[in-house]
Amino acid sequence: MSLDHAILGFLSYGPFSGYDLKKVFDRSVRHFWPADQSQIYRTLTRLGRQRYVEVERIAQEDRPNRKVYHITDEGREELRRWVSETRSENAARKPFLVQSFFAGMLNDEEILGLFEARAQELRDRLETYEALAGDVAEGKGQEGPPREQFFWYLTLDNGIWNAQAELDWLEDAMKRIKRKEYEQGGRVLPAPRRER
Amino acid sequence: MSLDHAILGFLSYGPFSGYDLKKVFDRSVRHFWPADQSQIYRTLTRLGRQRYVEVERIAQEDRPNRKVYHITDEGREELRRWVSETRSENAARKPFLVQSFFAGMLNDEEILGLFEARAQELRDRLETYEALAGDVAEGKGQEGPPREQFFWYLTLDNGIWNAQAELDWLEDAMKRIKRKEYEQGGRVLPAPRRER
DNA sequence: ATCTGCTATAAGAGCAGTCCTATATAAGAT
DNA sequence: ATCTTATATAGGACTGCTCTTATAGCAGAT
Repeated sequence: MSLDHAILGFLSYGPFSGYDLKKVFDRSVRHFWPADQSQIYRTLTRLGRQRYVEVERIAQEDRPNRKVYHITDEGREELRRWVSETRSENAARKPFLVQSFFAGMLNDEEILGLFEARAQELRDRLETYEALAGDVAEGKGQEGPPREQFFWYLTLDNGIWNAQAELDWLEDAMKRIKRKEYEQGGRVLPAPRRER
Repeated sequence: MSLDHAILGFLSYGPFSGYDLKKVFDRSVRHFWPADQSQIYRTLTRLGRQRYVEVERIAQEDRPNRKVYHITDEGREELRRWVSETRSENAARKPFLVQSFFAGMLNDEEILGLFEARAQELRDRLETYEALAGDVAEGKGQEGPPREQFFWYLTLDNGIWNAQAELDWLEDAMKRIKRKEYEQGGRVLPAPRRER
């Protein structure tokens, strides 16, 4: 389970409370692993039962008391095992493609509306990602050892490449619909490769 | 729910049994919506309760009896409503990116091993997709009206573009790891656009 | 003769994730 | 004064999906 190991991963950097973890998730891995608050707490409890984490109770006077979680040696072992293990991914579910698959029943304007809305979402997402990337280039938000940082930003990079590919596909599709290529039926061409 | 509407989508082409639907799913939308056999049967039962489908019982002598499902007018309406509706997608969960995010704890050979294994999976997938695309180019597997076909193959096209982007990212990442760029920390560059 | 594979349906158990709600305190805004 | 936001934890109900198992008959292979 990725959530368990993502939590262990963050705890390997230092102790966190459930509340802290939620914030850390939202600032770092949200675009490929969103985490529900109540699920984080439940998972922490389970990780405790599995002896992968230990709880430190911290009394506070001005705010509610905190439960700060520390990773154990077993936790570190389990994390390393999981991270180093090759696993094949099962197909990601994409409702938009289900919609596209059956889009033939709609008229061209309806389809172009759907596609354009999705393209706009992707352009916005790309802008957000590239703003984050810009911060990196300017040396902002630089905490942690360079090696760790490199891999953190590699995942951001992945988000950018994927969003760009999806956007390119959408724009290509819209162009083909406007040309009424559907009159000739299916036609698939290999995607052009690109390198940096 | 996409499964419900994917089933309604196929039933809008003609009547199918649960068994048939499972095969149709595996041959067409599997790469963006895998469907479990028992879930298909359950969903058909629910769609029946919702009056979106009707059951026709067909007795067979050589094989077990079949229950063939037909879409109703309400079902068609609901399908059209769902397909034409804009919805924003929540982030896709990608365990491989969680792994990549915490990959800094591994050594370079381990990481390159993980990345290469994933790259090989993607190359295999691309080969499968492009074989399907080749069949289309040669006029094989051409059933259904050209407009419907166009959108079916558009989703295959999406699979190709996305797999290619993921592969390009992986190969770029492996190159950067071999150059030991992680010594300088994070660095993110915009993905090059491409058009056909 | 037995085994595997195909056709055909469906329930049971369980898990990951979502949404909603509850509890409690304090700072700051309207 | 009241509302909102932030800090902090956690249970209940539900949904979608997966995995396993059960039933049942027939075809073809070993």
